[in-house]
Order: sequence, then structure tokens, then C-alpha cells
Amino acid sequence: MFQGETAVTLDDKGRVSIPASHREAVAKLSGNRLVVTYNPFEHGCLWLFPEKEWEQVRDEVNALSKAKTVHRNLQMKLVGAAAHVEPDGNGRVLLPASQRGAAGIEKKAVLLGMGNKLELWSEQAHLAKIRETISEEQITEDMLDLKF
Amino acid sequence: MFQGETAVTLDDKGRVSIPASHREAVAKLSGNRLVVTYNPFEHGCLWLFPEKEWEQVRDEVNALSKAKTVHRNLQMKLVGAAAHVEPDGNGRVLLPASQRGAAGIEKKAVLLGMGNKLELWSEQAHLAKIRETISEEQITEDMLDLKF
DNA sequence: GGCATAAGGTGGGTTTACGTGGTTTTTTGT
DNA sequence: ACAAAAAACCACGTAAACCCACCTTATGCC
Repeated sequence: MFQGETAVTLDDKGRVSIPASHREAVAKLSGNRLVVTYNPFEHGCLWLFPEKEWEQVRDEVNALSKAKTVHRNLQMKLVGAAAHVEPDGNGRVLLPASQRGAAGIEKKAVLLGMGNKLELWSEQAHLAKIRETISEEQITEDMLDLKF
Repeated sequence: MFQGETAVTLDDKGRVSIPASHREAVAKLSGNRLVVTYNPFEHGCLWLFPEKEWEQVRDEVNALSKAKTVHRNLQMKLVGAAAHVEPDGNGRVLLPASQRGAAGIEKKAVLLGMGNKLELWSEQAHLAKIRETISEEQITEDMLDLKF
């Protein structure tokens, strides 16, 4: 179970250090095997799944009918892009250059623990998201009972 | 099972190097025999099937009634265009010039592992696809249950 | 409060395998 | 038989994997 926000920096080779707070979870959930893909819903964001979680996601996505464009897009962004990575001796993973480029993640980034996965955002994209507040029109039925 | 995205470059002769990460799968699934055709759904994209997979696809497509124009189109783009290729000693395949031209794949390209096949995209077409995020309106019934 | 120690994060060097360009030889088609 | 194209072969540059060392920050102890 991932949770928490950490500012991280990519070095010139495109490596990010997995924050110590997540290391244990990564080791336990996935035997240190992570899968990097695009977040198909947002710009400037990559997803990092523990391998086990990934396999479920992949199978679900592959099972969608290939007749619909939106399904093929999803398959392309998730399955097509999926790269296996493993932390080096210092707990860093190398993010594939093509994904860094396409997602626009350069040096400053933010790593978010999001339950079953980690999200890596470019600093800009993350800041923009955080600054967007939720307006009243966006509130859904399901949100009315929230306890805060 | 193919998966993962790799930036590749075609040389002047139209050769692409199959990324090392896919070599094993290609050798195992097809004895190094691949079939190149058009992706009938997308511009700027070629499909590369292991020969075994291809035979199934071909038979399915050929079995469609020839009375419908859309069926004949599919047969034309898939079966009609299919070219057998085999990697050279350095793991490269030569893409037929006509297919490179028709798909608009020149120098920079991206190779995607898409389960039972590989997809070769022109860099531009790929980037355009990745930058399109999936919007709320596109979400289908089938997608509501996805675990991410 | 300041210093010592440890842990996490960062930078960089080295080796090796992979990708890429090019050359030569063989085949194919005219 | 000749030209053009594809296949096979060779060689180099680069980037990834691995490893080592330093710097910064947090923590504990005197």
C-alpha cells in the first residue's frame, strides 16, 4: 500500500531514487520488480506498478475488445509501453528515455504513493494539479457522504 | 508475449533492429520468422507478427465473406501486404520499401510490444497518440470496472 | 548546543552488451 | 551478363548495468 508524496530528482542518466519510505513496500509486493507505463488519463505522469499488480492490470486491459479505438489506445499506452525496471544497489530505477520524453519528465519530479501503484509526475504537471481545486459542480452523488 | 516500448531507428536501407528484450520471444514464438503487414486501423503503423500467430490471423481474415467491402479492404491490407522477414546476424529485419513508404515510417520510429504482435510506429504518429489522453467522455461501460 | 555517526540520496567511473553504420558477397531480375 | 537489391559479415560508438565514493540530512549522544 503506497502513500505519500516525495519530491525527487532525475539525474542525467534518467535515474530516480525510490524514496526509502516506499522501499519496503516495493520489495515486499514485487520482489523489487516494477513496471513503468504511461498514465493514460493524464499528461506528464508515469505509473509504476509492482509486478504482481501489473499483471492483473495488463490482463484486464488486454481483455477489452479491440474493436474500439479507446480500448486500443489504452492497450497501447499501458501494455505497449510497459517496461520492467529493477532498482540498482542504491535503490534507483532507470526510466526509459522514450517514456521520460513522451511524458515530459525531465529533472524535477514528484513521486506519489497511490495505493496499488506509484505515480511519477513532472514537477510542473503536479503543481498544476494541486493548484486546481475541486469545484462544486464536480461533486458527484458518491461524494455526498464523505466524512470531511 | 510482447510488451514494452523501445525507440528505434531505421538505417538508410530500411533495417530496424529488434530490441534485445524481444529477441528471445521472437526466436521462441516463431523460430525467427516474422510477418510484416499494415495495421488496418491506424496510419503510420506496421504490424509484425510471429509466423505462427500470423497464420491464425490470416485464416480468420480470409474466412470473412468477400461480399462486404470492408472485409475485402481488411484482406487487402493484411493478407495482401504480408511480407515474410527474418532478422540478420545482428537481429535486424529489413522492412519492405513499399510498406515503409505507405506507412510513413522513415528514420525515427517506436517499436511496441502488444501481446501477440509487435507494432512499429513512426515517431510522430506515436507521440501524437501518447499525448492524446483518454477523456471522461470516452470511457466505456467495460472500462468502469478496471482496477486502476 | 554541538559534535559524531549513520542512512539516504547523488554523482560519476568502468565494463559489457547492444545498436548502428558500413563493406562485401550473393542473389535476383532484366 | 549486368545492375540493383538483399543477405551476410565486420567493426565501432554509445548507452545501460554495475560498482564505488562523496555529500547532505537526520538522529543520537556527550
